[in-house]
Amino acid sequence: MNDTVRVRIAPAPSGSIHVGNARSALYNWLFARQHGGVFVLRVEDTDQKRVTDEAYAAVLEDLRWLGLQWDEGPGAGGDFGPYRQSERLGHYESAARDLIARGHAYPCYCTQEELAERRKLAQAAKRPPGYDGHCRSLTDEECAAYEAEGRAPAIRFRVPDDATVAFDDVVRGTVPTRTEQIPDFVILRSDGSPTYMLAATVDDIAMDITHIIRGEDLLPATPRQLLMREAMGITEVPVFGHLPLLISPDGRPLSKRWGDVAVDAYRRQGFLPEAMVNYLVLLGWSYDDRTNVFSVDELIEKFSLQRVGKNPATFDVNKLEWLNGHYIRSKSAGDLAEELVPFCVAAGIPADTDEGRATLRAVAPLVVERLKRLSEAPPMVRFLFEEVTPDERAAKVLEDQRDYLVEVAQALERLEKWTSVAIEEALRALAAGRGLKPKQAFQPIRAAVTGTLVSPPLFESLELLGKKRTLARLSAASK
RNA sequence: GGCCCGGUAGUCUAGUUGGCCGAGGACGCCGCCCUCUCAAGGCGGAGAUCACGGGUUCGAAUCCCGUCCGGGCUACCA
Repeated sequence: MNDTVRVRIAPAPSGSIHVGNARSALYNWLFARQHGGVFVLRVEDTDQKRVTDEAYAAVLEDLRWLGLQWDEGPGAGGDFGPYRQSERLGHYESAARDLIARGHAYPCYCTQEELAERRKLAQAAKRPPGYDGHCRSLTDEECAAYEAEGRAPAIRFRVPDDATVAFDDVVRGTVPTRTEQIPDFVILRSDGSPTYMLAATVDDIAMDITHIIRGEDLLPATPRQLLMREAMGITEVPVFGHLPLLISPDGRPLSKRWGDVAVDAYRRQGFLPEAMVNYLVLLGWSYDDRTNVFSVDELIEKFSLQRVGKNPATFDVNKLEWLNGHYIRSKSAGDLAEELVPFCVAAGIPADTDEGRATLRAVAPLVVERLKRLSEAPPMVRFLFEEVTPDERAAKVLEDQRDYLVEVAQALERLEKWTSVAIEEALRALAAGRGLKPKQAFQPIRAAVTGTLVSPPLFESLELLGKKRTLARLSAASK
């Protein structure tokens, strides 16, 4: 082990990543960047029957979108590859063989049915439900007999009796475990494939991982992996840090029953990666008693595992939305327009043209402070792209406004300069002449021109729409 | 059942060598200001018996014990 920090994120490629895994990835990435270390992406696809190319691509895409570029892994190269476990099967087999040879592992011929049956019995008798050591000391003859029956063995790790495994966790302190608590566990399935326990241990050693930062659900896996390292003769031990779990607003584990758990879903709803990163980092970590907004550079500088809390955090979209609004507002008109293109297209607005982009660039300053999610933009800008039909509330406001709208049209018709300033001047003068309050004067115009009662600022909107289209809509609404 | 972890306002949290905390910040919520709608912005407000019960102490969110609640693991899932 050298002194370069090497961390890894090891997702199972079962589709767009879970926000909890995204947070783990983020913490690892920040830690690596902060220490000038290496961030490794390792794909754990050993047992995934459902793994598909699309699901695999989705994982990579999510990480890229979040800006968590990996230094080693699929597509990035590295000296410790390959980085997909399905391509490393030989390593696990030989590691298992080696453990057997040295007496640290043994074949277990129990079928899953037998195991389940005995587990049920044990639980009924209030005994621990873990593996009972049935095949722990079979003779060669007994093994041969099972083989003759056609049974294929799984390989189990022989957990030492009467010992304590302890490690220092950066977030939880010292965690001791008695080996009685750890039943002999399977490291190689009967079909020859490795379990997570073996694969992760072998790869963390082979890839020279120095810090393992992962979810608290894997806390109990740590003493097992430590035991295996020891059995393999590895004396160096990585630093561990187990992060508190993320839960949903109902207090249950974060799951689809409650809402969106996949990064991809938030992306499609119009959340910016900057907001997602900022929000995720706050779920379980804080810098001080007042700072909430952090740029990525600030996070790289200020993040620390020591300040990660121990209590589970609820994923609450409110704060995510607030941060998203903040980051949207920080965008330039050009950048925001570009971000809005796909959302407009998805809403059926043909913004994916030079002209469309130009229009979006022009309205961007008008909508920028009104958005919490990019997906909220299409309804606000639609009137610039297509003819409008007043919605219910707008239609109501337009009742009995024919004469007024005709006057408005006449006033605007006379304008020589079609600027928001000139428009405002003319409309205010008209309102004053008629003794109308601003709201009374402008809402009917808004309704006629945008088809809705909520829109970007009126005068600027009219300027963008252009004189011709504005007059046409006023005329249409006064018929 | 066993082992381990957690419990500060609706939410994220500050607080960890006990006193500066009759508990600070942020989101959300309510009100006011600004105002052409909606936002943004500014100002102000409500909201926490620091899970509960004991104890130690001149003094506890912070230390000790117990209880309750929630969670993780206990798989040939990861």
